[in-house]
Amino acid sequence: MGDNALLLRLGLFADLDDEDRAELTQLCRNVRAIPAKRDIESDGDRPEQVHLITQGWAARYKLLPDGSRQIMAFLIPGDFCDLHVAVLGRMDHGIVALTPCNVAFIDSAEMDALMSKNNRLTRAMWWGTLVDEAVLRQWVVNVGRRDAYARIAHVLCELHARMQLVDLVTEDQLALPLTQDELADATGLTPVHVNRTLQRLRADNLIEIGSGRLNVLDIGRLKEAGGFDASYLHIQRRVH
Amino acid sequence: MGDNALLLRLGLFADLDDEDRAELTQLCRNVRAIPAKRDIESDGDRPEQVHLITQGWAARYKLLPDGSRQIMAFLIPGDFCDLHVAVLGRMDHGIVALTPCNVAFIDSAEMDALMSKNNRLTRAMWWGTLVDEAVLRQWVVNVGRRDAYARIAHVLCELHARMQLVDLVTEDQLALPLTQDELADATGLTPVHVNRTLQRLRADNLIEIGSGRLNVLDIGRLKEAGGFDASYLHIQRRVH
DNA sequence: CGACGCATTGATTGGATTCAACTAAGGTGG
DNA sequence: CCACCTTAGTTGAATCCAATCAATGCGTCG
Repeated sequence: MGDNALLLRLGLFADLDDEDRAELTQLCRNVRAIPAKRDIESDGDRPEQVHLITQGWAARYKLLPDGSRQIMAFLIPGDFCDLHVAVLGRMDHGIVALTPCNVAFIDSAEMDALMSKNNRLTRAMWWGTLVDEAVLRQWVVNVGRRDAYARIAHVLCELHARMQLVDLVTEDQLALPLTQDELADATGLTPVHVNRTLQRLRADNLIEIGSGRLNVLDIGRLKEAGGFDASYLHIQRRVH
Repeated sequence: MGDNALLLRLGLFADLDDEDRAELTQLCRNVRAIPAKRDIESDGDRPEQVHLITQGWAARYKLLPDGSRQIMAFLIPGDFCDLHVAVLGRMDHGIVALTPCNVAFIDSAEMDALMSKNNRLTRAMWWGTLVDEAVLRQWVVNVGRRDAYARIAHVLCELHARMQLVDLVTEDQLALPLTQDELADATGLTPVHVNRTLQRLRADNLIEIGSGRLNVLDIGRLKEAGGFDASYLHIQRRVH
């Protein structure tokens, strides 16, 4: 597996040649293991390096004064944590490992050098962050206008689709190492209500979920329940 | 006023020289008037041009199957509608003029040319879209974890801060041409509840609001009420 | 003047939260 | 190997914030 996920993901947008692949592989040579529950980056940090998830799950989050937490994105293999930080300078949110993770540490200078010499990869990486932004817009819709049932269905559809893109779904089954607390923080609900809502989704034979796995029994009806339309993920190939 | 707003906004991030300013002014020479309630871009469009608000207010929005609407961003003078569309190809949401607007239409080719020859402006424009993304993350927090009172206070703080950046605030007063319906669609509430909540904000002497204007009576307490911290707007100058 | 958009108010309903207890599973150490 | 502890998941009852339904006020514009 390793950094394949990045190649898979960027390959969805651009036709990468062997040289591109070699450069990306070279870029990700410095990988560190991060234990679960550890911050990969904390709110306010001024990181000197760009971080990329190569294995495991992480989450962007923000803590509120009252102690509650809002998760704003789930990060899976192939996702950058902070491609933007070279421009913005400081993190305005935290990123925490939800499972033990492998994270590639990439020197900003090396990233800058790559970006100024390889236009195709630059565009492909910007495509990635622009898709992240599109996902974020969907999350606003999700927490703003959908009820608990549709909200959870939508998140599960998104994760199913994104995991599929990096080849981590087999027969509509995937590893889903999220606790109900984490799902609650992502959907703006309470853990108790997430629990009851998951039970309804199970009772309606849309999913099997538990012990770190998700089995989507009827992806069509799950999408319908969540009002999910994958087009916002922009997965058509555009650069050749 | 004209396209000053763009110069003001990008000038917050980068020290622009006269040539930069001239190029931006040249870029925005083609301005069209858009009447209120008209889509500037519709969901699914494949625009050939980049659009920039030079006057008036607009909103990014998404319609749901049940007819409800979620607004995901307010656009004010100096904001790009779709800097990303050259990469993503198609709009995954709509943009509607909330007031009569002046919109600069910029040929994608011209934008590409500028971006490949002027690094400082390129970084400044990416900074703009990355800040938009940071704002979006705050909106997820807003609708996900804040109650109606804090939610509306936060949105008003954001608009106050952003309008200040483009010099459209005088003594904590600004034009705020939003209906309560539009505020409701932005905050994930109902118009009725927005109305009652605005009355509480008025009764607490935090704001005066009505007839298209907002007067912030106590910005400190309003920020406190909304849990607002402006650092996510990344307004420190970084490029020289 | 009548019609329309927008703001306001009241009464009622309901989805989700809160608080609390309890079960199940997994890991650790004596 | 079992006692103990922790973490995650489940269930129930009461409460509450916001939604819903409905009506009214009010200013503006054709």
